Amino acid sequence: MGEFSFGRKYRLQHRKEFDRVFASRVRAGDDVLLVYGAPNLLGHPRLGLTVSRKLGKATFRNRWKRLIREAFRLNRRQLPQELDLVVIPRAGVQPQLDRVTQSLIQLAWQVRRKWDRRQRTEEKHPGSG
RNA sequence: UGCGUCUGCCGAGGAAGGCGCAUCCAGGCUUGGCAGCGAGGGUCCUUUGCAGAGGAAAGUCCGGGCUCCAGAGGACAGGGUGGUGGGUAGCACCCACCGGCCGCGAGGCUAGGGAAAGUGCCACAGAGAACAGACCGCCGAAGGCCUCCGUCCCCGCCAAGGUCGGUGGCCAGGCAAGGGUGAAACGGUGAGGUAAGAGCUCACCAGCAGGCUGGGUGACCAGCCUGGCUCGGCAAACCCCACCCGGAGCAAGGCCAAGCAGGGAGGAGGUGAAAGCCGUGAGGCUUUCCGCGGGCUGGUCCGGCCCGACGGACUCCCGGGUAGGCCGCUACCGCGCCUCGGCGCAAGGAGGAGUCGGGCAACCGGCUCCCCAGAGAAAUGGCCAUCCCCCGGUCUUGCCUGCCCCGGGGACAGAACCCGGCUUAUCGGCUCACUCGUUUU
RNA sequence: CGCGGGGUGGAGCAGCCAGGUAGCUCGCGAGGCUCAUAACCUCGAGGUCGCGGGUUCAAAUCCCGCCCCCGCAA
Repeated sequence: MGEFSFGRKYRLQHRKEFDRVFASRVRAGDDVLLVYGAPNLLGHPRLGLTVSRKLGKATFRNRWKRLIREAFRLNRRQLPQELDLVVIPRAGVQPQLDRVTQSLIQLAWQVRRKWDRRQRTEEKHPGSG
């Protein structure tokens, strides 16, 4: 039953969790979304949202959040596991579910690959971390 | 039938299904590691049943509740409101009425007290702008000068001079009716009057002030009499008058857990009174009162409170810790029962629905029924499939209507302590009353 | 969520409280000076005073309502 669920364990809820993801400086973006990411040890991804007031009024911002959550919920199995994501929508774009889904999956995997490369270079040069 | 004015109201696409969110309750698991505690939190599974955004939730423009500021008291300052009467917990809101302005009209707008308490301002233009003024203009009677004519005096006649009368010009001077300026120029019409004129005088009208009568709770309205003839506008300028207002705000405020480290600077004294104790004594000490001084009271003062010599009330500066949770928070509370955690009853509120009564209305009162989001990186959205509603297109045809099919659309907008209003944004529909015009009968 | 401050030529500001003329510096354009450029001198253009109402004869200014920008904190 839990394949499409979106309980609290799949969300970032505290400032410390957000700060950890932003502090890693690992991100990927296209013209729809900007995604920050950092690996976790939980065995599943987690989602956090940052929607600026510059995007629009409250109803418009809520629509963005709901669509991004829906894209995350319906495609959780296709995302990299063990990754915390913070998703920021771009200004001036009309939110659409298929575009958000496509961007989210692509950008999450880009973040995942950047972390893999960083891990390999740290294994080759263990003193530079 | 067209152009308009206006009253009241409804919905916020609907129905049902799935995924998912999410509130309450019960149980299990867990809390970076180790041992213990667990304010509380997180998560999972199952079950139960019930709720789950708005008319503006918005802007934060007013008014309250609630909480804290020392128990919030008086005066001043400051701020707000501004026709009258009513409604209300209260308001800058609502209703009714009055006055003014606009509109042919139905109607609309209206911060609408006081300018004969005081101060100030009224640019430019214009002659003159506040108890004003004389540019053009009108007059120039009485007064002065000049020109010309007539008359009379002097005289034989003329001239000159003088007297009286007249024509014309200039001046002193008079006037404010007309022109022109301006947003605004000390009333309008007519007659008398005069050198020309003028409320200078009179009649009527308009306006002002005072008084009386009648109507209305009142703002005010109607009528009559008297007066002086005139006395501008701006108080959303200061101000005066009447009424109202202490300040901050749920990030208020209370509590729990965890954690830390403090340091520096400034900072006020009388020997006045009483009592007690010590001392042979000069005197010393303690308490209380008085006086003085310092400080706090989030504008000031009074009032109130705290403190006053090796210890300090209070103020300022530097530095350190926390950024978690609970209550407030939405039905607690009260009463009863009991296994002390719940259950039942009842209550609650400027609450909603219905109904009856009062009132022109806003609104009020009685009765019956209902219990209505409580999240906390923030929930109702989104997606999938079906039907109905709205708009456009297409298909047989010149037009209309209906069906099928295709396409598109359903606005403004998201609770964050809670109410009452206002303002602003915005989709669709229903409805009451009425004006002006056109056509027909 | 609550509370403050501001919007004036291209840029940064004055003027607003006590209403009648929108001003200053830099920049821009033309001319002069110079062999030339800069500097300097002279002249000039450029402003719906955020928007809409109201008060007033008259509003950047006073009053009301909206829009936008910036700041503060338990």
